[in-house]
Amino acid sequence: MAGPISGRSRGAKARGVEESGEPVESVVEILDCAAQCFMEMGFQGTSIDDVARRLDATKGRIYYYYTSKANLFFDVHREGMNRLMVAVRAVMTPSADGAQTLLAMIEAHALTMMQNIAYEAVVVQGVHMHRLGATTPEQRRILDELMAVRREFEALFAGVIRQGQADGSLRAGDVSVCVKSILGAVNWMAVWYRPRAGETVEHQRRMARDIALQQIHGLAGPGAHSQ
Amino acid sequence: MAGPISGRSRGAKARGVEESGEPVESVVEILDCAAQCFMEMGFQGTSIDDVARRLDATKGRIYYYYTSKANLFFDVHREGMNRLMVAVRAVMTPSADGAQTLLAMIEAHALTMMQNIAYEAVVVQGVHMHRLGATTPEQRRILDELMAVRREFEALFAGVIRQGQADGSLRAGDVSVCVKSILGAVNWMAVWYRPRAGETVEHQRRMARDIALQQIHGLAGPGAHSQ
DNA sequence: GTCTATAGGCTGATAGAC
DNA sequence: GTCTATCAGCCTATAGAC
Repeated sequence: MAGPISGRSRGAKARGVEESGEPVESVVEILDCAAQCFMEMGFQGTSIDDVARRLDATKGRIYYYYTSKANLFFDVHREGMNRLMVAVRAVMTPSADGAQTLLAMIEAHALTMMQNIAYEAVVVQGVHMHRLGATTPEQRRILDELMAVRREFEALFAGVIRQGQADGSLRAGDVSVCVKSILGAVNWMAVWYRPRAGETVEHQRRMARDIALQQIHGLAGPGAHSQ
Repeated sequence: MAGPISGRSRGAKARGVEESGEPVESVVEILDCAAQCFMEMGFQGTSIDDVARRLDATKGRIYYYYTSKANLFFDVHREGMNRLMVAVRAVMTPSADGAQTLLAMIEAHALTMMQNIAYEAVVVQGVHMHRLGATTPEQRRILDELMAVRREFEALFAGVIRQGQADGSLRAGDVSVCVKSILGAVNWMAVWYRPRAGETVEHQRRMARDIALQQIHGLAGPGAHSQ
């Protein structure tokens, strides 16, 4: 489930990861606190001391597992991206037509955003930062790797849209712009969505479905009689 | 066209603004360079020296017109927001039905994004930063003022959607989520859109129309035969 | 108006005790 | 493993020359 840790490079293996590949609890705690901080204050607005304070610790702890703030950010990003990938891939059923599959994918994307808002807010920030050149060559390498996964993710949507255009369930148009608009509508949740106290999973599912339906059928869709 | 300058508070009137209310050229230059820097590196990632370097000047020039980096950011934000407001209000014709008006508004919004990408990228960042508490009380006041304009902007869309639901041209649903999805799709352009060399206005108009049509009619809209 | 010089604060990262 | 102490660099903002 968890990917590699991009922290330490010295030593035989990256610290903070067991033989099984599962990260140790300390690392999960750090990632959770970092995700929260990055969501609330942004990458540049968050200091390592901020993350440490939320951990009830000092930065010594964090620097034992991560060589830099950037690598910590990248690990949160990677985890958020993985969760999105898993959720969206799980609902891709080859038997359905393009429109049906796309609806399910958008729904899964939106639901994952809501249930992992801190991690996904970091993913959205990371996509933003992509243009902002990462400083060191090492960081550039990691960011490139993350962006490759991002492109893979977007390609899933593009592929299904092309399939839908071929089977006639989706209308023709510039696939690239279609994908960006849909993902934009969902990614924007990172800005406005925060779970309300006592919010149920049913409520989240309903909202995810509403968002997906709107993207597939439009605001003037079935049920309206537009001129 | 230009709003007040949120920079200096000392002196009889804000510097950098003529009696007519038009900002002087120096201020426009500063705003343009600042908008570019903020777009490329973010608010926190941009130093005043960065803006000065782009101006071919030193920061003394900037601090003559603005008391702080935050106030500079706010002025760029205000200008971007004004341009959006003007463009969207201009296409709101009471005679049309809700769906038609909404289509025109989204189109105008998207086109304004493309033609003012640096300023609008700052607006998008500002909405993002809204949660991030501004530090000083003075900055909090300005940010609150900008967010009030933002809410007014979103209310324009919400009002037209309600109108469309009443006249039957738009289907029922949670208006708030509808608005956020639509604006998210368009705002996301701040992340991915950059003008290509030799891009014509016709090309921009076509793209704006495509985006608007997709939001109104959906991807499985007229022309597709979804199950 | 614009520049140079600099004060003062914050932060990323490291060294070394425990 | 985690902490304390600290350094070095950067950045905002100001003071004062021109």
